[in-house]
Amino acid sequence: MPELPEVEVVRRGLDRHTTGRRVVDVDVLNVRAVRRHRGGGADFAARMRGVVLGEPRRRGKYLWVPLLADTDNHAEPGADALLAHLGMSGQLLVQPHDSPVERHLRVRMLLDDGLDLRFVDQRTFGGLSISEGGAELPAEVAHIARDPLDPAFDADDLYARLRRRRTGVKRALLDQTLVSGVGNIYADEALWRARLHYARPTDTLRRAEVTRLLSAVHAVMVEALGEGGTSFDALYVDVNGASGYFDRSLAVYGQAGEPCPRCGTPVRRDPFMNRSSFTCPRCQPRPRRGRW
DNA sequence: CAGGCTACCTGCCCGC
DNA sequence: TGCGGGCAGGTAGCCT
Repeated sequence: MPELPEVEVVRRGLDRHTTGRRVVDVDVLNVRAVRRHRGGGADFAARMRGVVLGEPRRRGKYLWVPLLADTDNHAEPGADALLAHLGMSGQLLVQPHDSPVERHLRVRMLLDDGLDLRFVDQRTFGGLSISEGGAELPAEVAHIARDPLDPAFDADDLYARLRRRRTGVKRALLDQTLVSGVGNIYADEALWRARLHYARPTDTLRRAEVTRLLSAVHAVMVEALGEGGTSFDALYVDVNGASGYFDRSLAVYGQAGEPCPRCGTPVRRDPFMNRSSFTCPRCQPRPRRGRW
C-alpha cells in the first residue's frame, strides 16, 4: 500500500473534506476491517455516530482523526481518535452517499453534508479502530518511530541505532520502529539514489552514508508527494479516487531489465523478504559480506 | 532479546 | 477454459 507519501495525500484530502463534519450514520459491512477495535463492529458504529471529525494527523503510514464532542473544533484533552491504517490496499474515499458502492467497501460513514467517508480495502490488511484517548498520539502508534518528514526526526539517533543493529540496510529501512513511513518502493528508490546495496550491513555504515541515505529518503518522498504519490493501478488513490503520477519517476522499483537512469545498466530484481528488491548492479554493487 | 519468517486476504497474470 | 503458482504498496506475532 500506500507508503508515507500516499498516506499523506489521503491525510490532506481528509483535512480538506472531512474536518469539522459530523458523522451522522455508520455502517460496518465487514467486521474484519475493524478487527483492531476492542468491542467489535457494533461498538465501533455506535461510538462513531454523532462525533465531529477533527484535523487528521499522521505518523509514518498511520493516520488518525481526533474525535470532537461538538463543532467548536475543540479537541478536549484525552479525546479519542479514529485510527486508520491502509495496509496493502486500503483507501479512504469521500463520495456522494448515493454513488455506486465499491466492490470492496468495508465501512461507510455518512457525514452531515450528505457525503460518505468510505473505507474500501480489497485485501483487508488495513483497518479502522477507535483509539481511546488517542487524539494526540494513539497508543497503537507509540511504538513507531518518527518519520523523515517529521521536524523532530532525530538523524543522530537513527545513526546510533543502525550501528548497533546486525542486519541489512533495507531491512532496517523497512523496520517502522527505526524510521517510519518507508515501504518497499521508497526503500528501493532511496537506496538507489544513495548508491547503497540493500544487503549492506548497518553496522558498517558511515555517518556520511546515513546522511546521504536520509537525504535520499526525504527527497524521494517529497517528490512523490508533489506528484500525488505512486499509483500502479486503481488501488492507490486519493480521497477523490484520483491516481498519483510518481510511478513515471521511479528509477528502479518495478523496472527490472530497464536501463538505470544514471548509467544505463539493466536494473535487476532479486527476491527479498518474500518480495522483491530492485537495484542497479553497477551503481549499487553487492557488499562482500552482505546481510539480508 | 533481536532478528527474521509466516500468516493474514483478494486479485491478477502467467504458464501448462 | 481451468488450475496452480507466484506476486502485489504492510505488519503483527511467533519462532529461533
